[in-house]
Amino acid sequence: MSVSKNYNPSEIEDKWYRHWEESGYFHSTPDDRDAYSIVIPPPNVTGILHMGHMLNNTIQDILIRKARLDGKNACWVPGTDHASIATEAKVVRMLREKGIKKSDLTREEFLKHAWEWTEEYGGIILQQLRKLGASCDWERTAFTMDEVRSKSVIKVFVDLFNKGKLYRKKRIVNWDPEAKTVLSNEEVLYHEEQGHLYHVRYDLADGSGESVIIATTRPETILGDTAIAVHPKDERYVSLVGKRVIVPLIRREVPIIADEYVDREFGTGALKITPAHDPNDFEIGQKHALETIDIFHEDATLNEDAGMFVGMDRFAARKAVVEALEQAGLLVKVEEYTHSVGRSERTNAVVEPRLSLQWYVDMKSLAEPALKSVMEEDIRFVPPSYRNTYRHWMENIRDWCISRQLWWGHRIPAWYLGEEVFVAETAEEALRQAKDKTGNTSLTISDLKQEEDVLDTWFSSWLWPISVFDGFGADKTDIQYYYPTSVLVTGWDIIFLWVARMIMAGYEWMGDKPFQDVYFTGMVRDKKRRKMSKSLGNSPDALQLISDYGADGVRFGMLSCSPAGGDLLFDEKLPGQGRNFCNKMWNALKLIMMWTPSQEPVTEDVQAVNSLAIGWFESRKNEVFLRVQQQFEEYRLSEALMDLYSFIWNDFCSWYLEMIKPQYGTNTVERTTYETTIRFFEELMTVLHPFMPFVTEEIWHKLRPREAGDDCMKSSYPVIGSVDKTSIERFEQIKDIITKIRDLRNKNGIKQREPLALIAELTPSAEVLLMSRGVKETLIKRSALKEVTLSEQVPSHAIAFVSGTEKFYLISDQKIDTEGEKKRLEAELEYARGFVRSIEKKLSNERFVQNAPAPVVEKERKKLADGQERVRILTESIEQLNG
RNA sequence: GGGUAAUUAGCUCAGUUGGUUUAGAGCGCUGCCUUGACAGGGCAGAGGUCACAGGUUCGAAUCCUGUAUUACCCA
Repeated sequence: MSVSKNYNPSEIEDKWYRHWEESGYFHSTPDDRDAYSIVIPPPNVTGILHMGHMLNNTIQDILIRKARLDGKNACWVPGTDHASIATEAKVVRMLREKGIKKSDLTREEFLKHAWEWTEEYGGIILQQLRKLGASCDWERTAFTMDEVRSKSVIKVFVDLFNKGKLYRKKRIVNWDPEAKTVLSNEEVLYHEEQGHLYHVRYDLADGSGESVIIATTRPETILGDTAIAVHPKDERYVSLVGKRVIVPLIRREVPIIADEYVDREFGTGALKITPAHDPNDFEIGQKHALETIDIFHEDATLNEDAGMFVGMDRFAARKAVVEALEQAGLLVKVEEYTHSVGRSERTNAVVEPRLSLQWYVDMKSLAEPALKSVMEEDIRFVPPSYRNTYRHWMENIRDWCISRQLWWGHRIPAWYLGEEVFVAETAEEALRQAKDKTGNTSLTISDLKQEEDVLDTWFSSWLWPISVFDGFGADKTDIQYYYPTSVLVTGWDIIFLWVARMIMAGYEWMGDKPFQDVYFTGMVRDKKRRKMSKSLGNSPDALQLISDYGADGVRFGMLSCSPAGGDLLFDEKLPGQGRNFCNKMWNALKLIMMWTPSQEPVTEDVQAVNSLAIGWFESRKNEVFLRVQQQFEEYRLSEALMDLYSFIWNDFCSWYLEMIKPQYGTNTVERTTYETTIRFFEELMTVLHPFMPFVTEEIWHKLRPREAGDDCMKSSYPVIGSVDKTSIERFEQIKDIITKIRDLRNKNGIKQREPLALIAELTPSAEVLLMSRGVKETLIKRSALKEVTLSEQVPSHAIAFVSGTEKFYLISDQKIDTEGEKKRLEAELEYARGFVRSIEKKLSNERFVQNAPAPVVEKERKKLADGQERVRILTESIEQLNG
């Protein structure tokens, strides 16, 4: 078998993905194993893969692959979201480019275009997820507007209506004048923007010549003013309350009212009231029975009720009004002013508060069990700090406006007959209700008028964990097996939009939580901490990254520094590190593949080193695997990956393989050692597989001949054996000695390969160490030593050093830099003395000795003894150096 | 205005019910190493009074209070 010089992901990744998919490894059907299920946060159907998706889906894939290796029946359901407003906005834009206006199309014609568009671009993102290695059960791919999901939505709407949890009401809503639809609070993004604060004079109607000056950022809404409000305790204005002023330009007479809501500090302390165009003004208007004058069309151009500038856009009207005020001499002053402006998440249009009739869900009763389950940790949030955020929102929950004035979405199943509304799954059923209600049996469907509005996208998403398993259908096999799902992986930014609502839906219709755990991912940002965005151009092309660094490299990069809930500062160095890691493992594979296992007996020296290496590595491996296991339980995935990275790179490649590597010029390795090494490598590949599925599968197959179906992806997670602490500690000391010898060679200008002799001061503990099987031989092999001996004699012409509490001498023919050595030893001595002092201080404190637990005191005593021993050795060495 | 979290090495972050020899990792940095699996590499090294001020404790990066700064969420 020939092996390329470097690891080459592009050839390998497609091959294995195809193999896995064709072998049906991704598909799951209920059986007698434990289920482990995840539902994907459905990306927008017309979306393309970006960095956030890669992070999010890598994490899901890691969890699902790990569950598979653990022997669970793992099922990851993929799908897409119809993304009502986002998709409709895209389709409108696309049609406009073709010269077609939405307003010229019928609902049916528009939907035909939208479906065509969806079929053309829909699902691209699902193909891109395959490139990342996502092991989704593609046979279960769902879409929020396919038949099963649509039926679920309709059923739920009808059910809510029948339970009395739906209502229609006229309120001030967030209006997107570009998409011409209502938006939920969560779909409005607020940013500080530079604007102006206009001070405008309102003259009193009594002709007294008195006036009130108000400050406003939106002078165009003056045309809809129906009052002026001041604080009841504001002495400046108290005498004016009850009088009337003349609204500028349109010269309408309106009252001056008093209300505690008014902030005396803001502007002039007097507030103009426009009930139709501000939520607070609306409240005040209700309270004081003010007239409500809506001055805008649905696209935010002025209507006839404005009285002037009719047909003009609101921003043009603002200019026109300001000019007119100035000419009329009513504009007192204009200030620069920074204030918070809400824009539509999808169209970026400035949101207009608007009075309109919409459908709402009464959330109070839904929220109750959903809040409880999270607070009682029946659903576990990772990280847990999001529980507080969640609680705050749930305790102050507001009713959910679910109607949207769009066409792309689930049309609300409500039919009107005059003032009566009938909610039913079908028009026929609505008709039957209408007949019952009216007693008029001659009614036909054409007498009923179906609601024009569609439902908020999230009204289908909140059912996702239920609807993907057809939980509202007749066949309950899947839902009973896979529900509740094991974990939800999603960004914290949609905790209210989506997570909270799924929990509510879960309890309402399944009587149970939708998922056991919620893992919140952070945002992917650039290294300057800016959000990745198209407009900033700081977001790398996801697919380009995969082709540059390999999917494994990118996955490593996404995971290596992204704790749950924490932001990931993306830098191209990260996938580069992942790619290098693949290459490192690839080269380890190459090394092993050069070897031939040998039956011939090997020398005792070689055997001793091998045996030490295997014993240590076995224990160390168990230690690391155990920790990785715990890290999975706590969702500390970055840490698990980094531990494996360092274990494979340092322990396996730098120490283990270097120890058992045959001497230069030979390539035979004792058979048992060879086979054990293959087994070690195999286990490493299985444990690393969830993180880096492709490279591990490739190496798995190169390690030994495999029968069909013997794939890394389908292998079993290794059984974790016992950890021999002594073996690990002893090896740590060996490493310390070897490292110190290398350092001393560096410092004294002695070549790393020049053979030297090592003498250890004869003490009982040194004897135990050096007489242990393989220790001497390992030191000789890894430090290029001639020999290692124990002696009571202090050699002349030697470099002394301490490891633990043992004293060593390195014998060199070369001249020793005495001054340099002295400095080094003195620095070390000073450190050791400082150390001893700090422990002495602790132990001389009687209260410590009395109060601290015995093992802690014992440990301190040992530390002190060791430290004192080191001080002794170092002092002695310096004296020897002084001759 | 209300809330939540954060502040540890040049950068990004770990640090698990307070005790792991005087705090760890990755990247970056410095020096040495190149026909031997790997320069996408090897070996070694430097670098931190854990934001600040108090307190609790035998003992604090870890717990408490306050201050400062930052980020995010809600209004």
